Amino acid sequence: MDETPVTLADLADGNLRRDILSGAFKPGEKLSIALLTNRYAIGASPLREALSRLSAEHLVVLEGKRGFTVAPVSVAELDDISACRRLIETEAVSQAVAAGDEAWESRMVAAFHKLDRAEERIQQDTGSLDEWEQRNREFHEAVVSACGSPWLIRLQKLLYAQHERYRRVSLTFREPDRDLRGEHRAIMQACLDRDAAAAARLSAEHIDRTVLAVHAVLAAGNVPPRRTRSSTRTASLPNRR
Amino acid sequence: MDETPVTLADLADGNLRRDILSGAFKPGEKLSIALLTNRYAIGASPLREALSRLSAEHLVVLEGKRGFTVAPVSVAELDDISACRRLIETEAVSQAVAAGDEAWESRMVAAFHKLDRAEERIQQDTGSLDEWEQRNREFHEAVVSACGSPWLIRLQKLLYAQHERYRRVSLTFREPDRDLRGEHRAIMQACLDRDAAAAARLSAEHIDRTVLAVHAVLAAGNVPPRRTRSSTRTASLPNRR
DNA sequence: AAAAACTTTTTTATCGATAAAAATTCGGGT
DNA sequence: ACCCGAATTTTTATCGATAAAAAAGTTTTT
Repeated sequence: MDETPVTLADLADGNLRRDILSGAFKPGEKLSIALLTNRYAIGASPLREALSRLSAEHLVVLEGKRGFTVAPVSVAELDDISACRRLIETEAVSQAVAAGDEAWESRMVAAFHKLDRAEERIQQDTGSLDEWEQRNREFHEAVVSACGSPWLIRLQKLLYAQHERYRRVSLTFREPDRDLRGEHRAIMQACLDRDAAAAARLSAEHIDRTVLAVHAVLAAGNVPPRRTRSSTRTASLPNRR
Repeated sequence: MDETPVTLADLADGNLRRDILSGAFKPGEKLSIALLTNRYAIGASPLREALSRLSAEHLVVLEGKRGFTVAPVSVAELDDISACRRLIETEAVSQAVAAGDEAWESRMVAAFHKLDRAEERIQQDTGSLDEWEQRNREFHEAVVSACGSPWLIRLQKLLYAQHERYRRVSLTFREPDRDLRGEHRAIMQACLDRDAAAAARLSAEHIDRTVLAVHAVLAAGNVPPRRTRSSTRTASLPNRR
């Protein structure tokens, strides 16, 4: 019934989003239209449109007559985003627990299962990180999906994306001493038990643990260069052609 | 020295934002590129870019190959937005009270004064509503400005804009039995007294009162006759196909 | 007269070209 | 050698044109 007309700008949006979140484009990096056009084989107009959307989501920044750049990262902003995500997501989880029906439960269980399998494969070094990231996102979206508030969901997605970027910028490896599977399972279980307080608390702790891990990596010297006026040397490798 | 290069897309953004928030463009109304180009005397490309940004903020919606429309309104979404704004703004106010310095206090006092004067003029029927709206926005932004969290501020702006649109769509007249000046003064006073709990509570109540008022208007029949701006189609009905 | 199929009109999405602005290079003067 | 400023290159922002899709209108068929 409902067609899905996909436009070139949508494609560009998807590509850019993926490459920014995955860290293929580094924070602060210049996003030159000319380069992007032959990287994606998409014209300048759709690209500009996609970049405009992303700039409203603060994944890229658009400066006056100076073009687009990937939004910079900083420890301070990591803390800021994390605090906001905690605020939004604990509220959303609580409401979801209160309002969720059976369909929600099964969505959650299904998403958890797929994520759990990906975790498994990662631990055996036979899985892709991209896949894990996608399923992790889907799990967290499933959990809050029953909160009944489109805006909470929208904000959750927004902040999750920002958070994911930080995670992937710094976490190319896995932390060995962390039981992610257990954390996810616990969140789901609290939801199934309809224990809103526990679900919210576990979610908050889950976020906090991630923040600590990323924090450690960021603080340990490997801080990407902060954007300053015109000092944006392309220290990264767009690696095209 | 930071220059401020203003681009045509920025101009279009500003114009569109103003006209959507003020209700000159009605919810659900089609935003045809051709019409907009000679309304603002701005080319199609900058317009498209501005509309893309606004669609990321959910002030306009972009459907597949069907063009842009002003985002629709509904009572359900009003409640949703209001709840989110309450969540964000109470948190931001609390943090601002905890972290605000003297400069913050004076920003707030100054903004309150300007708003209060506008209130005064409105009550005497010698003031413009646009001016009042701007100063109201500036006051609320001043209150949260010291919260120390750029993302909380960003979210506050986002939700405030949505809320403003609802207010202006339905509130062409003033509610006589409401002491807005007193409410604003009370919020500011609680902030100056460094009473975070009271400031948060008063802000929440402030939002809730607004919601009730808008709710009443929205529920009692549809959108009241706004200023004549080539009202093309039915504005408030969720029209499909 | 209603439905279906075709045609015309309108409008969107996109491209290619271009003017303007910023970054870069280059060259003389101190 | 170094700094300042003019000329050059690069890149951005924008326009005008165009192909394609949707909407509106028209005709034909039942």
